[in-house]
Amino acid sequence: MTDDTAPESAPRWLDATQQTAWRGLLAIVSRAFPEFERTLKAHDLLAVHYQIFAALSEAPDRTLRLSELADGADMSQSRLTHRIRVLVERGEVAISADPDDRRAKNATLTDVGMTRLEAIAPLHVEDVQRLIFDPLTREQTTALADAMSTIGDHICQHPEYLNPRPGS
Amino acid sequence: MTDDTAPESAPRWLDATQQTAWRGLLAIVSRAFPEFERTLKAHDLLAVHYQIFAALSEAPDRTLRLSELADGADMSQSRLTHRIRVLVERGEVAISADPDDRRAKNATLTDVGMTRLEAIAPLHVEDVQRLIFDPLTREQTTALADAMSTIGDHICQHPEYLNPRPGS
DNA sequence: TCCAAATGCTTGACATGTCAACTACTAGGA
DNA sequence: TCCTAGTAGTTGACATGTCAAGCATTTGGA
Repeated sequence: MTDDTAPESAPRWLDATQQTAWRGLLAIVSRAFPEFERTLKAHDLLAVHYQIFAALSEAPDRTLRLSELADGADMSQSRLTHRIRVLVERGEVAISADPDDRRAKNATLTDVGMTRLEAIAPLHVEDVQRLIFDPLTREQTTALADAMSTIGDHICQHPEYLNPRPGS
Repeated sequence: MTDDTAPESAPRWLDATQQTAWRGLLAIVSRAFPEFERTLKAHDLLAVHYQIFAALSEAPDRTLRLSELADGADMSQSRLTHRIRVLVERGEVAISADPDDRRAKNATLTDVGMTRLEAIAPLHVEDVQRLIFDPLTREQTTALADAMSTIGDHICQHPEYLNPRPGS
């Protein structure tokens, strides 16, 4: 009853502090994120699309190889393929073949896309400020950034901690 | 160009600290959460199902009215209706009519369901520890809990900050 | 009593996410 | 050259999420 197959040491239950943090995170994800999505949707954009825009807008020449884009925008390649289609159809993103590697393609944020991003970004940022940062003091924000980036870096730098990997 | 329709004061862009926090949050949501989901899926459970189990297991008599369950498990009523079906079919959750209000129904976590939760909880908790809390110091965890709960409370106590509301 | 509005939940259509093939190309060694 | 393995991206089937509409019941007031 105490030694069955493999990882059968006593479970590391969350302590009270951890539970508090965890519940807060769940509330944010399930209440604030859908709100962000609704605001974007009112302007014919999904959160996925916004992430694509944001990643491209910060890249040199507003251009990224598709695989880099998928990684930079935190999504799988297949999801990227599916969702970027409408952006290309609208002329907000342009896809071009990579001259050096005929397997690869580059995505570029067009002027039309950039204009669109500039129009929507203020609304999105206002949502984020209102639901995430407004209730926090300056000190809380600093502490939050410290903890979040520690976690984020850890996840990204140790992909071996993730099973099959999201990709492909 | 500076005064068009309504909320057209200068956008409150994220400062460097806020950006750090925000990027970390996005990384957690798009990399850690899918990982949690994969672990659960390997045991024929969705994150939604786990949330349902967790909420019911903490309720008196392991029982909640469906609307309370939806709220406690952070999901819309329609999503709850759709996803709880398989749990009922498996006998892990039981639905019963409410004697006082014939519109309402109560959901109860059965012994079968409780056993299932007890089997899976250690795996899920281990994932959360590994991807969220392991990289943090004790102080960072405390600060994270403080900030997260502040944000979470704010969202839950001020639903007027959310547009249409997720529900129904 | 009657009726309109609110509440509790369900349904179905459609949009999105996920996963496992699959094509095309590149790299590198026999 | 040939072969195998690896990489880049796409596709399609299916699972899940979302939204608006719907039914049944309750509430509360005329």
